[in-house]
Amino acid sequence: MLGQCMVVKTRQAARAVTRRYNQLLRPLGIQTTQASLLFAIRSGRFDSVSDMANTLGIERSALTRNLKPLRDMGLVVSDNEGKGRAQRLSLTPEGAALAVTVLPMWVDAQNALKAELGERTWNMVQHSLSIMGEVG
Amino acid sequence: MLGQCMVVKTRQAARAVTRRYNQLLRPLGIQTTQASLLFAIRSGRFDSVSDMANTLGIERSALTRNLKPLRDMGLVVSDNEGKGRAQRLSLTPEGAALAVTVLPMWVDAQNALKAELGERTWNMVQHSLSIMGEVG
DNA sequence: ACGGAAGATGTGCATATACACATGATGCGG
DNA sequence: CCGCATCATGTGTATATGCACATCTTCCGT
Repeated sequence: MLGQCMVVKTRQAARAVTRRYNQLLRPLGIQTTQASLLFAIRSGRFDSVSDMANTLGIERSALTRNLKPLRDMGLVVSDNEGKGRAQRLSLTPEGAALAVTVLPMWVDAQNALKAELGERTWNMVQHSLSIMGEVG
Repeated sequence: MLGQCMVVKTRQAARAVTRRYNQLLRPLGIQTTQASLLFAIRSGRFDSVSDMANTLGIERSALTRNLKPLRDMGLVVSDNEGKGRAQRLSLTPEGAALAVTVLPMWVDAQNALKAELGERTWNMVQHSLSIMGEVG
């Protein structure tokens, strides 16, 4: 019965995949979740943390706290130039440099997994995850 | 690029599904993750926390800590009757009763989601998640 | 100009997850 | 009997997540 529970299965999958990727990125001293935030900021240039949170499907206050380690490491900064209390997020030169360093390893990880699963399965899984990311 | 990252997507899916189910279970004062542990203990009668952790794909020490709230609530107990330091886990009468109460709501949640997705999609997603749960 | 709605944050509290390191219990080979 | 490998746990530290509540900024309607 548990074997069919979507919560159990999605969380189990998230743990497994996260562990796998984190192991690969370990030499770089950064976690996958953190790396994904770097890339998100690099690509998106969000106008506010809330904006970024909505886009990524992360609870706002969780994202605020997730950004703290990156700020402490000097990889991410924000300014209050926008409206109200909005924070415009951007990478520091160090953050941008780290993103560039991480990128190839990340691509390798993705390719390794894709090769392991096969193109068809990969696409099916991607599609499935897209659907489940929207059920909220 | 982030839109294809398996880590980002699996975590996003896990967050979305967890939020959805937690909302439904909220009136019962228990979280989905906790409920799943109750059911696991009820079904499995594991010989040790490690055994249970391996079965569920949860890191052992994480599971130890996840069990603490359940112990504090008086839903789960363990004895040291087994070998070594092994803990045999079991539900208290209160834990068993809560499991029985939660069960129909959980079934409803699953059915609602299945109806929303459709049988074909549901099966595809289940299959995909099974695959991703094994990539560790 | 005032007051309240809207949007953006921060923070307290609780759970969930993982890795590294230390400790306790068992049993076997010498 | 001793030492060591093995298995099961506990704990320290850090991140990740979510909800509820409080605060700050802007702007709009009267």
